[in-house]
Amino acid sequence: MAGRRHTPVNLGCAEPHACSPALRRRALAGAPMFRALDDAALADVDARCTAVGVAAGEVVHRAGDPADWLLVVATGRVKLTRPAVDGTEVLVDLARPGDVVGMLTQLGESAYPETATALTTTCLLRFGAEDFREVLRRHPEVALAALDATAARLTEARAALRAVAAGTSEQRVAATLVRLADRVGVPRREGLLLDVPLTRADLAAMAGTTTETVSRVLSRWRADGLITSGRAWVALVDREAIAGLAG
Amino acid sequence: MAGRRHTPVNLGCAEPHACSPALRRRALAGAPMFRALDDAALADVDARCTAVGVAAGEVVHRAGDPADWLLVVATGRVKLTRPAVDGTEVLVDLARPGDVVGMLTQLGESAYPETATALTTTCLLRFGAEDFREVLRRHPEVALAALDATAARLTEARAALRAVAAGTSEQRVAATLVRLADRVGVPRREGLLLDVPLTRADLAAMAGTTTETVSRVLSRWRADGLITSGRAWVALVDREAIAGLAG
DNA sequence: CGTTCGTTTGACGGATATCAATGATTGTGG
DNA sequence: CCACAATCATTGATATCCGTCAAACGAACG
Repeated sequence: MAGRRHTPVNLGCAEPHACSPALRRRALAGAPMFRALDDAALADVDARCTAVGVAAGEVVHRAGDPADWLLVVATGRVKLTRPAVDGTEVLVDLARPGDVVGMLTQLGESAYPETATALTTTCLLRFGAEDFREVLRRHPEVALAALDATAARLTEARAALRAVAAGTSEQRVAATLVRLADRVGVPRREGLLLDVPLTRADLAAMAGTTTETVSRVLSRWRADGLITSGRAWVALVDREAIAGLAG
Repeated sequence: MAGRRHTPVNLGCAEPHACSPALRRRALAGAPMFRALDDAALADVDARCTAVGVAAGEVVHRAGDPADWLLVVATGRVKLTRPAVDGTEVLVDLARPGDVVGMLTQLGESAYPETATALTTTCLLRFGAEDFREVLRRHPEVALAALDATAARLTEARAALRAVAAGTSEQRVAATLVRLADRVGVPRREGLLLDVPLTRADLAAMAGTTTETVSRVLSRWRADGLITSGRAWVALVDREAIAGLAG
């Protein structure tokens, strides 16, 4: 339909590499959690983490693995999934730069509850369990910011819960797209682009429906001019209309 | 069926009343968030909150109300719901003693995202926005514990998300009951009792289905001896079987 | 004892999951 | 640069789960 050759979604550079020290500092300074820190404190935090580069599609850790590390996304996108009954994976959250991946609870004792997979070329800052606790202890502002961030994601998760639990499949897909747009949407020629390479199957897993149903709904909306879409990307042309369909 | 006259669920005392000072202190000391505090610190926290009694069925606050207060459940059960498209309310979480209700994020600036309703006679400890921030600042251990608690609830919310997004309605109901049992289940003669007065409509709202479907599923399981149930209560006789149905 | 609220059961139709096949896009190896 | 394979998307046909409407029943409460 759109004779576009490449996905408009930003996939990052071709090959993964460890983030440069400069990028690390920029990522730290930019993360909401560490925003309140001055240069000296940032250096202290910086010294306690290591940077890890991950290629698109690569698994960071699997549900059930011992939760040895806490990760902060520096660049890229990471999806968090949980294995469902039939072996399929349900997408329960999406992490952007600044977001925390991995456990904050009883770090080091238990297992990761979710599988984390890089959707794009991604750089992660990795903290050991005790190192991160030490950061929280030495820099109470970070603990407050982390609490705010976690509470915000809890609120988002509940919003997702509401969206998935109610209405027709069309309404659920609509709600899912709007939530994604609010989180990772960037304005582009083709509309409000969801800057994440999500397949129809991923969207279906988020909306609690099937690949085919998602495809049908998107086809209808595309025909009506509400969206544009392609292989592993969607852009909202008329966000308000979609939001209206969601409720 | 069960010739029982009263619900086995603990509904609390008949009429609401402000918690006694002794109860307040016990509630504070028992809450995971404040467990690390010594007596002096507890007294400091105690001085910053007021106790509020709420009757069963009464609304604590509605979604959209200005989020002026943060509440900690001392005794009782509170359900958090979000209004859905058609006016129905979707149950997104259940708060037990020690749990936080209300916003931790940008406290005082924005509106409550959920409606909080007491399911039983409930006592809440109410903090003003700035008072609670001050507690977090003066007692960093509380901030760490609050972070842990919030992260744990985030994990639970994601588990709920996975459960609601996948499988048949029977599987979703099964998963919902098991999650509830893990959270508020108490062993009784009639089985592992869900110690919360939830109607079929509440369960349906959690499982993403309808009252009638929940009723049908429960009837079948009751006939098979997997559960016992009555007006606004359910007990799992064979938890493992139900868990097996969920996956 | 009547009213209200919650639950149960039935019948029915439509939304949607499932099965199946084709078409489009991307990346790979010749 | 082209052809191939692999992955993803689309579309159709069909069966069925389950949401909707409707009615009756039981429990709790004043």
